[in-house]
Amino acid sequence: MSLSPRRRPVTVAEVAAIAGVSPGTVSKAMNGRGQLKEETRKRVLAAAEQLGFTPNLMAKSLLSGRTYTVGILTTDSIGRFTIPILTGAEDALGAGQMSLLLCESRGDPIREQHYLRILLARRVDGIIVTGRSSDMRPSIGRDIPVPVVYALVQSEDPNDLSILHDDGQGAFTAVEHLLATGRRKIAIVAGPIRHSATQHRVDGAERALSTAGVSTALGGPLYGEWSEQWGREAAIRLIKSDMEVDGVFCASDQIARGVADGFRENGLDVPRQVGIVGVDNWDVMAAASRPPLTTIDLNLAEIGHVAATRLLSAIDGHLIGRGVEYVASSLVKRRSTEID
Amino acid sequence: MSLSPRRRPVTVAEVAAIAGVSPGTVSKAMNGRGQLKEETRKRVLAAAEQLGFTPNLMAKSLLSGRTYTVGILTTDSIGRFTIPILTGAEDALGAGQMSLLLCESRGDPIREQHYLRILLARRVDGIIVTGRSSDMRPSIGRDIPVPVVYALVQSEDPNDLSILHDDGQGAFTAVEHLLATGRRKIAIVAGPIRHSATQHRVDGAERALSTAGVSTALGGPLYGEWSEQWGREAAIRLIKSDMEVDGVFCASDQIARGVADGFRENGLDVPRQVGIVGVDNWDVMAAASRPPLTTIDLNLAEIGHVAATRLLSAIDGHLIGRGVEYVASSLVKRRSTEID
DNA sequence: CTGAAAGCGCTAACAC
DNA sequence: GTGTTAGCGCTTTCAG
Repeated sequence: MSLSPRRRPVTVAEVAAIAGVSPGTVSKAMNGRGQLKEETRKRVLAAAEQLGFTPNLMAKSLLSGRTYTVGILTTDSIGRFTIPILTGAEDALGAGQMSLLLCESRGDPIREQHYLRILLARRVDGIIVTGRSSDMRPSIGRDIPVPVVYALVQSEDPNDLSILHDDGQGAFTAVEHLLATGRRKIAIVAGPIRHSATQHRVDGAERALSTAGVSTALGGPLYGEWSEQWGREAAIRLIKSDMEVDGVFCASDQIARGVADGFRENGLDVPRQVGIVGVDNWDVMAAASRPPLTTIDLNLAEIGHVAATRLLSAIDGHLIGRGVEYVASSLVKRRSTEID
Repeated sequence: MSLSPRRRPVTVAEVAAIAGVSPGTVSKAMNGRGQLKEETRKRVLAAAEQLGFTPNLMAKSLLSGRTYTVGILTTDSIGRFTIPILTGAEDALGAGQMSLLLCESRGDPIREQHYLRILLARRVDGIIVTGRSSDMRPSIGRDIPVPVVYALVQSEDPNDLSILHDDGQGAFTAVEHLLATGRRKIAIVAGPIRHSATQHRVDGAERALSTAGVSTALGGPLYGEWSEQWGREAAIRLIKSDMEVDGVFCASDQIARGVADGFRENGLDVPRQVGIVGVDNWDVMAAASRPPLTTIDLNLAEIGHVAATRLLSAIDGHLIGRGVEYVASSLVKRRSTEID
């Protein structure tokens, strides 16, 4: 606990003294290298145990040139999107005994540069750059001395490797599902038109519609914001249009929840009269919605996992790809599209 | 970027060679120590710049015995509650040039023990233990060789220092506000009875009521779950009770949002007929609710900040407290209690 | 099978 | 002012 006097950590030399051997022998015993008499090994391990010896990884690193540490540089504050990435990465790296050094630059390029220097000074074996938006971001540099992988954010430099979710495929899958449940008058309620995520989702949705030979209800997507408020407004516009829409693809779960509320509060039955699909599989939205939302899961943890795996591969000296590698999104079915 | 051959990092020796001086001189020039001719210093710095020299922090640490690294041991997966803690801690530590080593044990004691060993092997200067629940948790041990502070979780060992939000005070403040806006028939809609957070919040709320000389509507709290669903159910029970409740303290924003929905959908006007206060100030709930929720902010970032500050102090050799240090929660006013 | 010595990259103390 | 030396804790030859 915090009040005991800080002890100087135990060293190999001390263990060696107790065990009556040399430091080199202690090293061999601890790491199972070399040829040691079983009895000696036992004696060393006992001494180590007794003293509570924990080998100093700094010293090891100095020798080996590897720190078994990966830097996480997150541009935006750590939020709902970056957590699963972290978890996925931790998962992939933890197996390889790597530790995570976390740096949050808050979108400030100066801070980011500062953190980058620190990570390099700490001799991390590699770096994962992540953040909230899937919009492009500048590369952290082309002559970083260690491998770098971008996760959830895309580097502007095509020589970098970025692991992203596939917005187009996700939206396509969502609309495919609406079609499969028999809907034909399908509307698209999107986010802000300037976001690239919006565009990719709209494209994917329209591709699915045209593949099925139907056209977008109302002649095109409704653009708005990433909010429930906008979803409710959109629902009312859909009702007022008298188009008898029977399916809605929403570009986020927040929008979808708003649409569901808007419909229900105006007497439309979801899913009987209208089916709704969202995007994100954000539990507090999707599961708490009335009815619970069918939605697209971006598989963020998988993105983190893939990013970390690619990074490990690069650290091990293998060539890794460049450009964008997509992780498929998947459909999660809940009541908002159920047919009986 | 990831495809360039990994270069061996530049060392002081190489800089020294280029600058035509000795390694010791390079060290002095880089750290501004000792007496150096201005011209020499310039020359060294230029050489360092030219080679892209970044001093190896491992080597420095080996010498100084300090790593300028703090371990974060989070018991539960990193979530909504732990993020602000991290941010707050990063904030306090970043100023002191400390880096964060993140370990997520997922509540698995074996994993936690494993991570603890790794952190100690990496010779972190201190450890912050955090997690999701404010329920007690076992101490990570009484003879850890570095300072430890618990944030948001409480150690069972009273010798440890735990930084917690003050549930009682928060609830007290919430009910005080309901009273201040003229409500007198105030109900309490709580979470699961077995959670200590529930108990503290109920206690605080009832203390505020009895201080004002009024009694809890319905004779006591309604216990349920941390969900909107439960909030809606509770609202209906309140309406059916015919008690004409005019204020509700909800133990979470999710519950509060459910209560608000339940009232609105049954023709009760919030805040005109009933005022509602939640707890958490969780934006997606509090701001998206209809009406937006007045709520108690637990000031989680502040908790992280305080924890990190105490840890730094301990690392610097100062004595720090033991037991529990509370961080006050604060009232955030929104429409759900507004009076005109 | 085990010990002695050198060295990873850096800095602090002491020479010159 | 600047160079030299020793050593942080560990591993790895290479002798013995």
